[in-house]
Amino acid sequence: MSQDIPVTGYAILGLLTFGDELTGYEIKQRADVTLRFYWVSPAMSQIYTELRRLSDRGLVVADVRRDGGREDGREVTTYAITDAGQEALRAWMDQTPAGFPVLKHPVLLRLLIGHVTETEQTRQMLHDYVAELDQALADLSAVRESLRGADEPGQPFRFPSLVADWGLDYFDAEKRHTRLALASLGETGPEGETATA
Amino acid sequence: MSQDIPVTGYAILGLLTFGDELTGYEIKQRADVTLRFYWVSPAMSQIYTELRRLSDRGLVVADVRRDGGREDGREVTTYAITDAGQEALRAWMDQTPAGFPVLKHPVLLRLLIGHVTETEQTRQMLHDYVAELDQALADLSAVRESLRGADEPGQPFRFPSLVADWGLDYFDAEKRHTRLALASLGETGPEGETATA
DNA sequence: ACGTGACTATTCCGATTAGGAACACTACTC
DNA sequence: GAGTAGTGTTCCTAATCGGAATAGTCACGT
Repeated sequence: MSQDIPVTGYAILGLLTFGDELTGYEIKQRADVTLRFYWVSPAMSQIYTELRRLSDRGLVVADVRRDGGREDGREVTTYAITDAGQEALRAWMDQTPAGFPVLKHPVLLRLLIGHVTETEQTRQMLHDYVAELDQALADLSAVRESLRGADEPGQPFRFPSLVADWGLDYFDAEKRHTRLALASLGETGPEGETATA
Repeated sequence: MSQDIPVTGYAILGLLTFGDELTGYEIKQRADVTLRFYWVSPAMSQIYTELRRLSDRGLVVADVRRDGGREDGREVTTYAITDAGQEALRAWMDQTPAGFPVLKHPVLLRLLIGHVTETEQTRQMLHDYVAELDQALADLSAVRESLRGADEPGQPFRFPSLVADWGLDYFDAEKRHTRLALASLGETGPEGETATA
């Protein structure tokens, strides 16, 4: 009866296990810097929908207060995980299979049908992808660095650090795959460019 | 005005560039063995929805005939890409950015919040994931093998082969990442197991 | 011939999810 | 004290999922 919570609901519950009470808005922000790399950045509407559901089931408590403590401020609602929420999350982890990752990879999709356009166009796409990967690597590296100092066994960011390292490796692997594909396409490089590291 | 076609629509269009006329059902089957690895396996309902849209825009032609050629058989509709469809696909490839991949990775999501359960539970999950990766590798290898003989430059399956090789590398990389995580979790392995290759 | 079950083919429907727009208040700047 | 950047929440529409429902075909044994 409590098993009809979507994965995104558990993801939000999980974000709340790292300590603080958060507003929906703050949850969205945290999701945007962490969850987005290996899950989704849920839409605002979805976060508030989930929070209502979780609240209805007693897995989180909503704390409504007035902004700045003043009587006339607007209402701000923060959410915290409850004991029941901890248990539900644990039960989900222990008793339901994780499931296989789903990848929506537009670069690979386009590479698949590379025969409908010029090879040069495909090469360009792959080069662009490498640039985006570099950006993602930079963003994720920043996250990884911010976890330093609390990433040892027993410390709060041990698991997030493992995940970040995994993600960094993943992006590196993607860069390799992209280079291999470029090589296979007889990469000559855009005009005058020399091979990059 | 023709730019409001979802990516899945172009994916279907792309499947139709490999030659034959296909029924919606056959498209679903092909998607299940190829697209699923790096895009989605669209629901049947979605495939038929897209085919209607593509047909309305003249990007595919529907060919209705009676099963087995007999007058009394059921109606079967096959679809083929049109010249306009080829052009639309090409325009999409050349003029719209591919976009960054989206990964829905339940294993990483759970690893992130590994602190809510026992480490042994997390290890188990990672072992299960390796087993699923092996299965995926086997499936994709079979696809890859089926492309042999037509995977040289200029041949029809050159690009699908590139994509399959990329996918195989990706799954290998995932296995490595999983092993690294296991090692970091102080992997002792399930009772009596020895390290695998 | 007659069921039975597996496969092919299509449609339909309810429930999620995506993705923003809209709204409203706060806080800082010029 | 007007403007604009940021915070916090709600609402709406379209897209998507996922499978049930429907239905004909085929191969099989009886």
